[in-house]
Parts: sequence; structure tokens; C-alpha cells
Amino acid sequence: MFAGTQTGGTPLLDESFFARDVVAVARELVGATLLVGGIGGVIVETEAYDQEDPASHSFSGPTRRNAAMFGPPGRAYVYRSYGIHWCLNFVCRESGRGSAVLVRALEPTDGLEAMRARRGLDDPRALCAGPGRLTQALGITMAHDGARLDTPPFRILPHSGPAPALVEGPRIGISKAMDLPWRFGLAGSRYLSRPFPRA
DNA sequence: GGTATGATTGACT
DNA sequence: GTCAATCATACCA
Repeated sequence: MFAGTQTGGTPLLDESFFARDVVAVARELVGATLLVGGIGGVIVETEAYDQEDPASHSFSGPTRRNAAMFGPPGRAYVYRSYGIHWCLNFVCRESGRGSAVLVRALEPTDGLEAMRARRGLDDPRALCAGPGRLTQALGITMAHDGARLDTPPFRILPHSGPAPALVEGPRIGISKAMDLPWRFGLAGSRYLSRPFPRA
């Protein structure tokens, strides 16, 4: 499908996967595997941010911070949150709009010991359950802003098999466009940053 | 120039 | 449940 790049026989998600509607990409990323330098796990929670969405950093047009959102799709957009944490996004593009998927939580599968060392704790359920936590566990910083996602240290492997069951709900921590159900999670996952409101 | 605000987390009552 | 940490960006003068 979107197996554009072959690395050791492993199909990686590349620019063609991300050059589509950001909500569709956010849904399809749940179940994919994100590795940075071989360390990471299965994406279990994402959020979509579109340029026509008042909650998006791209809403008011390009700035120094959000420049990556207006560059090519399939790149990382990394920003500082609350002056303390980093947040990792995947840049998407459809009809020239700046948009991105925020990666909110992983189920750790690879490099558990490295993640434990970086996070300073053992519980796998707390290693990557939150946007600031997973960037710390994976060693993501501003240095990765604008980096290609189909090139080392990044590797993103698509979900294989039937599409996993998703849950959806309002996005976390925003004060605008709170009605949009653009947060997506892997149904039944115990690695979410927060529970989804019951339907 | 100054000031308010977060796409968060961890500690604490 | 409440609250502080900490700083780049956004917005106003």
C-alpha cells in the first residue's frame, strides 16, 4: 500500500502516506510502530490538528515555531510544551494546508531498558503514556524538528492485519474547538495517556 | 518594551 | 482533586 521505502524488507510509512487528510492519517497511525534509533513501540493514541482548526498551531499561519508544519509532509514537527516538555507530531498535507498528527502515547515494545533509563522509572505503563513522556523515552528533542520520518533515526512501520478497533473523543488540553472528536485511541489499550469518555 | 498563555507532567492535599 | 515548574510564542503598547 504505502510501502514506498524498503529497508531490510520492512516497508516504512513515507511521504505518500502522510500527504493525505490529517484525520485519516491520525486514525491509520493507531497500531503502527514508531521507532527512534530502534527504541519505541506501537502507537496507541493520536490527535489530528488541521490548519482550519483554531486549536492547531498552524491556524494563524507560518511562524518560526510551526515552520515544519508548512514544509513537506512525512516530516517531524517538534515543539516545546509548557517550557518543559517536547511534543512529537507528524506533518501531513492535503490541498496545501499545514496540518499534523500529535503522537500522544505508545505501547513500549523495543528498547525498554533505554526508555526506563531515560524516564527514571520501571513501569512500562508510565514510560510512553503521554506526549511529553514518550518524547523523553525516545530521546526526541528540537534537534528532530523537520527531520524525515522515513530515514534514520526514525522508522515507522504500518499496522499489519485487519484494522484495529478505535475509540475516539475530544482532544486533550485544548481550549478551542473542543467539540471536534479528533483524538483516536486503540480500543482496550492499557497504555493510553488518559481514558476516553464513555460513549 | 511588557505580559499572558499553553497540544504537560509530577508532586502534593 | 489542586498547583507549580519554566520558556518560547503571541499579543498588546
